[in-house]
Amino acid sequence: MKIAYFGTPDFAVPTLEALVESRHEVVLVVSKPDKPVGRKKVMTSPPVIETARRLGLAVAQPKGLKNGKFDQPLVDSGAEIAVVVAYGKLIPAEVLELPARGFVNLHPSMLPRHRGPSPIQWALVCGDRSTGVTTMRLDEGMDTGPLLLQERLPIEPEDTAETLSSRMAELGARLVVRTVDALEDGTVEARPQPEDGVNVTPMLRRNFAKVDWTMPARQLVNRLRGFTPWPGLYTTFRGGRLKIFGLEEIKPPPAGREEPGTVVDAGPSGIAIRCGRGSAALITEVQREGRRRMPVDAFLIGERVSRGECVG
RNA sequence: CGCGGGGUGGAGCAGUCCGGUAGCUCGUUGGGCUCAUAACCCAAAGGUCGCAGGUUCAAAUCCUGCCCCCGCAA
Repeated sequence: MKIAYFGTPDFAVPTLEALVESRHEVVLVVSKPDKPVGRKKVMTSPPVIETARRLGLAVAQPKGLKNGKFDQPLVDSGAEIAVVVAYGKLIPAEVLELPARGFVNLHPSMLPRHRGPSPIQWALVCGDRSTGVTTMRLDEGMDTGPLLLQERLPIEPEDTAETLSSRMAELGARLVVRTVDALEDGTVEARPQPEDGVNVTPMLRRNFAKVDWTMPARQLVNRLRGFTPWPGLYTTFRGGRLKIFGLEEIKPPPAGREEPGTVVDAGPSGIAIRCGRGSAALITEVQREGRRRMPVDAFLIGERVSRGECVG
């Protein structure tokens, strides 16, 4: 089939590549406009556009799809079906009607769990043991369309949003190809999403990165995993910001009833901080403002941290 | 020109405002000591103080330009 592909970040690259190698034909790649990025504000194209150019595909980067602005290019492309993977913009209901075989979306969770914009991160934050990828038809709602195919994926203890995301992108790419194949062959039927187990993840915000030491250590560790590489985790230390790159739950926690945020021990293995509900966490890798990221034993050589001091 | 911090022996930092033979902690090497601890004691090695100019009797320190790293903001 002739496919119009909508996608933007790295996550959407493997699916594009897989579709190009499939029996189908990608006739148009649609992505968000270039934007200035980094400290120097260099205008940068989305990864999907870079990939599409490398593969010699036709590309488009409309500012928006509303009010029929993009209808003509989409129709002219001759696409029979559209595939959307992390496009990053809402697709208006009228546009969904344009391709003969509609819009298919890849969502990186086991819908209806973790609808919304950050399902990979939230699976980790929630401490889920497994997650998965889902293909579905798009409707006007937020990730509410009928399901096509799903595949489950275990979450490893060391997984962060970064590692999990790259695995899901690969798994999802294969699922999308299978889905499009099955749609063409008429071997898959869309079924409505179950009403049970629905939840919607909030968009990640910068301020989520600030550690609340009254949370249990386990939860803080999960947040670090889910918030890596962005927005990360930080606490305040001696008036400055201290990013936390390594954090482990201490099991069993040391005895004591210090206020959450109190340093209960500081040594070569890390800085132990009292957390919520009697738990404790060990900070093992840090970075403070203007300085490089470093293991905490190196940090402690220059900064004398002692028991009883408070962070956060 | 978005705002800001930093580049000093292998590591992390101080010293820079108020120029004058380079310092702390850790590590490394050698020796000693203890039943034992991230042990302790003694000794040693190891630095073009990011780069290039300038000012000065004298520059890590003051002035100018450049390179690199990083935090914030987007």
